[in-house]
Amino acid sequence: MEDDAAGKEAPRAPVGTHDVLWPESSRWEQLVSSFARSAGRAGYGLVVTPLIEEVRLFRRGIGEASEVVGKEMYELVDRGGRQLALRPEGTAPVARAFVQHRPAVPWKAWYATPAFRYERPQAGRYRQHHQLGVEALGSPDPDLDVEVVSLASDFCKELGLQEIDLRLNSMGCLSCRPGYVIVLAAHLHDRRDRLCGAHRDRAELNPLRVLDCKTPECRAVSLDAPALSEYLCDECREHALRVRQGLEALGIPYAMDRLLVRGFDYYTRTTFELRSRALEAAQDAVGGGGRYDGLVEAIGGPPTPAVGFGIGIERVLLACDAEGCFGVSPPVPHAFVVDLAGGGHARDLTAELRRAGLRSQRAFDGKSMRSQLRSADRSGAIAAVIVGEREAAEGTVSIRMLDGSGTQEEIRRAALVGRLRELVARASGDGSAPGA
RNA sequence: GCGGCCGUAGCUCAGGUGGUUAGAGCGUCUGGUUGUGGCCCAGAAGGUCGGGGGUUCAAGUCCCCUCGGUCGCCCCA
Repeated sequence: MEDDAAGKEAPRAPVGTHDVLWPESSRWEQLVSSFARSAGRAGYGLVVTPLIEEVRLFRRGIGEASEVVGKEMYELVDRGGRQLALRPEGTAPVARAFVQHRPAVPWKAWYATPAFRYERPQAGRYRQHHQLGVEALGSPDPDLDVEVVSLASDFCKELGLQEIDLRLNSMGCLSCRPGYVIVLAAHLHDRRDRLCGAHRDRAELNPLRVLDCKTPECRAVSLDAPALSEYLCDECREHALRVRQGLEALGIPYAMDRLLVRGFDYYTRTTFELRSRALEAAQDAVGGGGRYDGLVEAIGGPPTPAVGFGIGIERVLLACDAEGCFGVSPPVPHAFVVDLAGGGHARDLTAELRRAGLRSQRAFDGKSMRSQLRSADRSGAIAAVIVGEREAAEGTVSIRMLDGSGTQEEIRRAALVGRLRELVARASGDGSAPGA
């Protein structure tokens, strides 16, 4: 559509993107701060990396053959001719930052960031979605895998999610996986006529992907395929065992899933996924991650073992909705100032209350008292602070409780902050005075 | 990239087989109370029925195209 035709239409958020307005946004706020606390307790520090990266970072890191890199990246050329991409995921940029700055290992970082993929949106899948994640670089210790998995699992539990399945698998390493892939490819080749249409021709290209296919045809073939676990080298076998022992020691329930093959090339050894049984939608994975011992080297850094995970904010909130947990009631104002004497009092009093640490609001545009009180009521404020002509003349304010009791008192204006703190503490029932 | 379903007020939706000024609930605003919210009552504002074309005396309603939304496939958080 041309600009002048489209110009009559109001602009809207691009396909697959969404605005998050209050009060839904306050859930986001709390989700992120809750995640920050969890990660912070475990010694992970916030890392903020650019939304744009050189395209080759993702090509080399995630893998040229992956869907995400091949078809779904938002790529752009800037005015200087640089080939850039909006990040399709969170791990590669963190690995890039590690290579660039070489912090002391183990380097443990968490992030909250949007990620972009050009795909058709559907329930739980967007072109811009948001992830919370952690990455721990510099140690091959299986206990680090356990730490990362438990962080993800405990976080879901903290939100109140009950219906989460933790699925676990090992992808082997660069020394043992290729051998398995050959065996798998042979298995699939012999049964290629039984695969689903999409994979019949592509099985040779990336045999592991077939294991992930959910069609009944592919599943049948996959289920009697040789298991990767049977082909692991001694080191990978030992690593997987120690991870399982660690999870059991921490009482974290999990299920081995030998068909769990994640979509990025960089995964080695541990891979895991958190799925919600409560989600009806096709997109039931709320988070996933694993070990990626080869990634840092692949993007030009020193050989560096690492492990991490990402959780999709939108999906985890969908899961919370489905389970009816993690409801958040946004903070209500402590006081709503009603000004019948010109508006200057509302201006001054809201500022004074806010400086004292109290949440205060007011109406604008010189509305009637009825209208201002209605707004006060709808704001959920604990009390209305009323300044009419009389209060203005006498240097007082009237405080009307909005709890339905109709109680109202008139006090000296200088006593307002102190009195409001008392009333708010009483109304909150916890004896704590805000802003004190 | 492909397929199903759906676009009527700010929101959620009614509007048999085409028929005069397109409706409701909620929300918003005003009033019933010369300075008192919620409940109630009265009233108002708000729509080129997504857009374009076609059929017809007549289209929100039927047909085509297009845009958008949504769900699914692929893939992923």
